Amino acid sequence: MEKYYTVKDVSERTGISAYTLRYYDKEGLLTFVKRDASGKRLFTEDDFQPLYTIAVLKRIGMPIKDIREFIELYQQGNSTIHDRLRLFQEYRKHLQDKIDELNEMMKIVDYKCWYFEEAEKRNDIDYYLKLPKEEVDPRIIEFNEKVKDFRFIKESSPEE
Amino acid sequence: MEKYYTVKDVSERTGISAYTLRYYDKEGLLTFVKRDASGKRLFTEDDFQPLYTIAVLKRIGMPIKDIREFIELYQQGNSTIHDRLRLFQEYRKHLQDKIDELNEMMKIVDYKCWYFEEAEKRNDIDYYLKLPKEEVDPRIIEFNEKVKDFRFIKESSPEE
DNA sequence: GTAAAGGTTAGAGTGTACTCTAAGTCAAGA
DNA sequence: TCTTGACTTAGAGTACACTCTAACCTTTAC
Repeated sequence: MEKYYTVKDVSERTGISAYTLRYYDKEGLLTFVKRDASGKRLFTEDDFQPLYTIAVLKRIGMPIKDIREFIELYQQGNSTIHDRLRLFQEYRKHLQDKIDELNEMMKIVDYKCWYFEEAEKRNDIDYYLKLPKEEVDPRIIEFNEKVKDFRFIKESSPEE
Repeated sequence: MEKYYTVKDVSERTGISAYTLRYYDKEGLLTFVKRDASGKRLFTEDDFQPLYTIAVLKRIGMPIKDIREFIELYQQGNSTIHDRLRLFQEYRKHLQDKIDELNEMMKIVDYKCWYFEEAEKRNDIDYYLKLPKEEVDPRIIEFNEKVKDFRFIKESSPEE
């Protein structure tokens, strides 16, 4: 006698709205969910595992169509272990790229914070323009060089 | 005699499409851009600085309405240095949260890769279920515990 | 003078991921 | 029996950030 969960139960436990769960089902992400005679969804304890995986994949920015692909492999069992491993390895790379990118952004934001602190002290946003070249902080010169080369910011796509 | 750049020039230099530049203008992000008598946009060398800032802010996931707010402060000059500093500090925090979150995701993906490697070796996705409890790797037990608690994955919003 | 190559605008269309509404089904309690 | 409430579906609506079209204007080259 297995315990079943309704859409609402699952929604409450996972924080994913009932609307969103049905939408995921419509999109082919919840093909593993059983139904009763009247068509009502019956989630089991085991279903939380793939739901958790969906949540993880969403969180790392994977689009629904890619998640569906993953779930299809999941449905096929042991024969697809290798493919699923490969998919996770691929997404590990995506994730690492994203982390690297955000760390790059952090450097810029850190610079901006520092620069605005300096500007605030002098109450002049362009204070460095009034300094002799030798007295301008090299960070400012370096950043202004970067601004000229937009490739610095545009090279990898924002979301993939 | 200042050198001017057209939308196309700016598009080529920045990698932002001409469509997108006009869209940004429509959304009030390019209020600093001059026009000639016939209404043609005239970008100057100085305009690349705020364009770069827009690119940075976009990259860290700032929505257009927040970027507009920032650009408005930029337009107002020295009097808004403090507000702009505060905005950057706020976004530094957002960015750090995002990096922390992705690092958490990375841990999960690392675990998944490891688990699928183990499963592949044994050609059985549920191999651990057939082991005596003492022989199951503690990482598996720990992860399965986490899966039960979706708060682990849902607590911070995915994009803000 | 006119054609081509750029610019301009308003506004429609796209893609993604929800988010909600409307209409209907079904089971349980008063 | 009837009402309540939770489920179902198809499909409409929303938000965001583009992306493109259509109609029109300007400048330059022949």
